[in-house]
Amino acid sequence: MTDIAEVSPPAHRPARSKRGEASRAALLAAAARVFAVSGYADANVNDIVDQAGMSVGSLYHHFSSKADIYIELFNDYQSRQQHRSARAYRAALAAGERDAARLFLAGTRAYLEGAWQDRHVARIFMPGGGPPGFDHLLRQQFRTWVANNTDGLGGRAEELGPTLLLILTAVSNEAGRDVAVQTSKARATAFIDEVLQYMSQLRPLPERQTRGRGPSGPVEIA
Amino acid sequence: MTDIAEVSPPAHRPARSKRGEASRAALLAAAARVFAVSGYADANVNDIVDQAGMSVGSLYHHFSSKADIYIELFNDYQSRQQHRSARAYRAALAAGERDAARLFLAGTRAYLEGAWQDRHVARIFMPGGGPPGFDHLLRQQFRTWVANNTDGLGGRAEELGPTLLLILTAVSNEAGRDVAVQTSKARATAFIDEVLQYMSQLRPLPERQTRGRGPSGPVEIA
DNA sequence: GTCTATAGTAAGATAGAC
DNA sequence: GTCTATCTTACTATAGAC
Repeated sequence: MTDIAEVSPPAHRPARSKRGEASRAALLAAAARVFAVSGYADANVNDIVDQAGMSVGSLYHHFSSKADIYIELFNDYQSRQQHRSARAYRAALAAGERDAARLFLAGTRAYLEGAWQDRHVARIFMPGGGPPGFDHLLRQQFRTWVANNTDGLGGRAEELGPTLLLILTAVSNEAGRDVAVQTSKARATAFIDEVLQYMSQLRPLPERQTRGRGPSGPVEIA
Repeated sequence: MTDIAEVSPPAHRPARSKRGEASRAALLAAAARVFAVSGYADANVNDIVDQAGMSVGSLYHHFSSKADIYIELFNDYQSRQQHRSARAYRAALAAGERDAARLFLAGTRAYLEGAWQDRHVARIFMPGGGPPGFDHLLRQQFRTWVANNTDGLGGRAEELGPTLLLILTAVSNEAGRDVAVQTSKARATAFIDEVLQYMSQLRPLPERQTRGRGPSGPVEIA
């Protein structure tokens, strides 16, 4: 079983021929379909190459392993999500929004709406659905996303404290998962609104408070 | 690849000999060690039987598949966790606590402290670490746990609303994961305290509120 | 009923011709 | 770049001793 750690890094995109590029794309598309119906573990490479109308050898010419294809699909998706969030964050900033908590929510909304738009591919990456070690990678990526989404240039995320960061990450991640399996855009939107309202209830704890209720007045996230 | 759906149900514990029981226990213990270091997918049955000082055939006499062993370990752990939570819930009730939110938190605290006590085995069940389909099972089990922990007899969980239930589930699950990898009991306890405080910030939304901030006054969870 | 030794099978990965 | 044939690994199943 190929492990995530053994999968080649982002790869500085070696020059590829037109035909090669087309084959590669066909394989990725076929893999996305197969992973979607079977899940990673039960998907087999023969199904993928059959659907792509190609051969195993060709697949292993373009990718180093089954896990590699999966990671490639994930990186594409994650990259789109990062861009969507960052764009929304900058748009809110340009519109005059300065409240850090609301900026965060703007980015999160874009993320969750993106999960709906890309729901067919997003469903593939649900936790437990990837190769060994993938969940850890997903977790790290998500942490990075939350950090970026906390401040356009990253850096103020630490002010949230690691525990709140963890919680926001967990909620965003789980919500993204659930968005992708909603049955209509209306439902997805309503769900997203609700989740964002809950997230807005979460405020950093005052320093060294070890007992008792949270603060009664609003405190900004960052 | 054996799928979760194909794994035998809880099994009404057929009578077993002393020797058989010992073998079974040795295999389970060995499996726990192997799963802990390799993860489910990378663990192989030969490592398990080697560590148990037994043979493959013996393993398949006691268990129907590699997945079956994993599920068995999980059921043991989950069962202990359920009992710990329920006990804490009842203890708080007996102590006169009537606030549903604080009863929930009492059960959750017991769950998280249990995750610390059983951390070596708990680490095995982190999402992504199980057989295909396991994550879905874990999710369902967790939902059941939250529901049970919301009311000793189950039933009032629905009042929280599905979205808050989802969020509390996600946070409990992720927190349990993180508790199990803390490096000292002090850190684990501090982390648990902090998580519970954040959870206590979450309150059900007023009906049909689709915009704006959450309620300013405290509203009980159930 | 329990265990050892061995064979079967499925699927990811590779070699080398074209 | 692509393909066919082959290899390897590891889960699973079974025959037969005790």
